[in-house]
Formats: sequence, structure tokens, C-alpha cells
Amino acid sequence: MPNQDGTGPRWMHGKFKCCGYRMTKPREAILDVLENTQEHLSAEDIYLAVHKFYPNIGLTTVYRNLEMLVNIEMIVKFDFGEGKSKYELSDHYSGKGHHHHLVCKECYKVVDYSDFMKDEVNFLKSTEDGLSKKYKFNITDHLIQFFGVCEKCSNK
Amino acid sequence: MPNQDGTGPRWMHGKFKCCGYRMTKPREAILDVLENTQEHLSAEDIYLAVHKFYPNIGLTTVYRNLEMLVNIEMIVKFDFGEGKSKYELSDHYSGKGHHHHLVCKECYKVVDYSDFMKDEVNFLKSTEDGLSKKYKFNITDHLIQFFGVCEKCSNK
DNA sequence: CTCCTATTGGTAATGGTTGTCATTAACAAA
DNA sequence: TTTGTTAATGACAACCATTACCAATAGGAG
Repeated sequence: MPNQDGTGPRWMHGKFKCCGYRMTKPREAILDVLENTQEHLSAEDIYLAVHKFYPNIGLTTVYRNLEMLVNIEMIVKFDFGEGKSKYELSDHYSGKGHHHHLVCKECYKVVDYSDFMKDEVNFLKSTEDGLSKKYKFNITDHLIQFFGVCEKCSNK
Repeated sequence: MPNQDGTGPRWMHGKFKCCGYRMTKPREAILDVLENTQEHLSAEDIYLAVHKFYPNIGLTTVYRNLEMLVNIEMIVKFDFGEGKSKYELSDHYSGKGHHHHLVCKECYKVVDYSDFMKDEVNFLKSTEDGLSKKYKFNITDHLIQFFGVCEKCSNK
């Protein structure tokens, strides 16, 4: 885990400051963990990872900061049907770019995909517009997930 | 609530029988509740509704049967981010037909919509095909939800 | 350096959901 | 209709992710 010296990437400080939040060690550690994984981590996963370097950071603090980071849209919370939430850096910060998830219903493996976006963009644009007008919703978000059985689980 | 006399719709018996399940009062009562609502009910909602007519049916039984009904695809389980699951009769049994959900992030009001399906069908077809091949998934399901703020909540 | 107050960490509580187990009831077979 | 097998039930406790509480701590502006 990089940045244990307390100096995180610039954008962290910038974003926190301008939102009126303080830059603290737990926040930095949590973002470090999320920056350095390709996985989709649960609150406890993050807690355990952070715990290795800062054993005194508690699970409660992790939850609190995850909630805050979701609020300022620095990370995104997902539910894949596992009974616990998973977290990812949001598109803008992750380098992964815009993507969606393909989830195995058996082992909960999650594949990020960003293929076939042309069709999606068309679909989203017209659907969002239509729904907004018809139902007078101010639409801010969408969730698109595909579920199925992965190759490994199919062969069991 | 109709069908308190113990004779439910034919299809219930048929479906249960052919799956090797027994037709019981709790199952019938749960399906009755789901057939006679337009809402999206939680396990407890269903328990309370059932409880009015059969006070001795327990919450555990409701959960167990909901799980079973999801397994045989007679109902569908949804998560709208409220911290509890909601249940609906599946398309084939509900009379609502295929639809998706538009969810208010503030009050959790859920709108069923089945408009703008032409674009969706195109999008789904090509995306599912593409994903199946590329990632070797046997895709069985998808989840499409739009989130936003409803008119009422916007005016607060 | 000081002060204000956001943030923290530990623990207890919450709330949805699931496990356990003795009892009951569906329904196939006689 | 009666019987026997076994799925299903109901009450309760356990589980587990998440949240509330509160005294102690530490950012960071001035």
C-alpha cells in the first residue's frame, strides 16, 4: 500500500477541502485500498485491508467514511445480491472508466465490462428522457446489471 | 382477500405439484397477497397482511416460502436500496407484463414502467449476446433500474 | 500555539434474515 | 377412508451487516 507517509494524491485533498471535510488517516487509507484493487470490496474487506497498516482504525469508522465518500460521489456502492454492499471508486477517479457489471449468481464473481456501450448509450438516453417527462422524475442514476452463471460454475 | 376457503387458482396447484412441492395455506396466503396488490412488498409487509387472516402463520414461514417461490421463479426479489428486499409476482403471473422500476432515492417510491421497451429490447439483445460470448457467461437475467427524485420530493 | 469542532474508536443496539428442532399436516398409497 | 412418510410449520434463538451513542482525539483555520 503506497502513501503510508500521509501524503495522498493531490485530488484527495482538493476534493475534501472544497467539500468542507477534513483529510484524515482513515479516509486516506480507505481510498488507498480502493485505488489499489481491481476487486469489488465489502466494508469488512476494506476494514481488514486498512487494519493491516493501521490496526487502530475501527470498522465503524470505515462504514462512516464509506457513507461519506458515497455522498460526495467519490465512490459508488453496489449490491450484487450477496447480502452485503460492495464499493468501487467512481468512474471519474478509478481509471476504469464507465462500466457495468456481469454477476455470477452462484459464486458472485463480478466481471466489469465496458463493451457494447453504443447500444447502451442510445437506450439510456431515450429511456431517461422519456421517463423523466412521463413520470416527472429528476433522474440522476441508473443501474444496469446482467446475471448468469460463469464458465467455472457451469462445469460443476 | 379472496380464496380463503382454501381453493386457490388452478395454476398454483399445477405449478407446485409439478415441482414436487405441497400446496399449503401459508403459500396460498402469500400468493394471494401478492396477487392482490400493486405495491412492492417486503417480507414483513406480507407477513402482516397474511397475519390478519391467519394469525398463526409466522414470519419465518413467510421468509422460507418467499425464498422457495423465488427459486421456482413464481416471484421476483428486488433490492431498491432500502435495506430490505421487496417481492413481486413474476411477469408471467402478475398481469403487469414485463416492466422495470423507477425509484425515488428519497422516499423510495417505486414506479413500474413498461414504456420505451423498443430501445430496451434492442439494447438487451445485442448486449446479452455480446457479453455471453465474450465472457462465457450463461446469462439468465438482467436488472435495469433508474434512480432519481420524484416530483413530491423535489418540492420539499 | 490555541481553540473549535469534525472525526474517531469502542461498544452496544438495531433490524432483516436464517438456523434449529420438536410438532403438524399434505398427500400418495393401501 | 385410513395410514405412513416426510415436507412444512411455528416459536425462538442466533446471525450478521450496519448504525447509534458518547467520551476522547486530532485536523486545520486563525
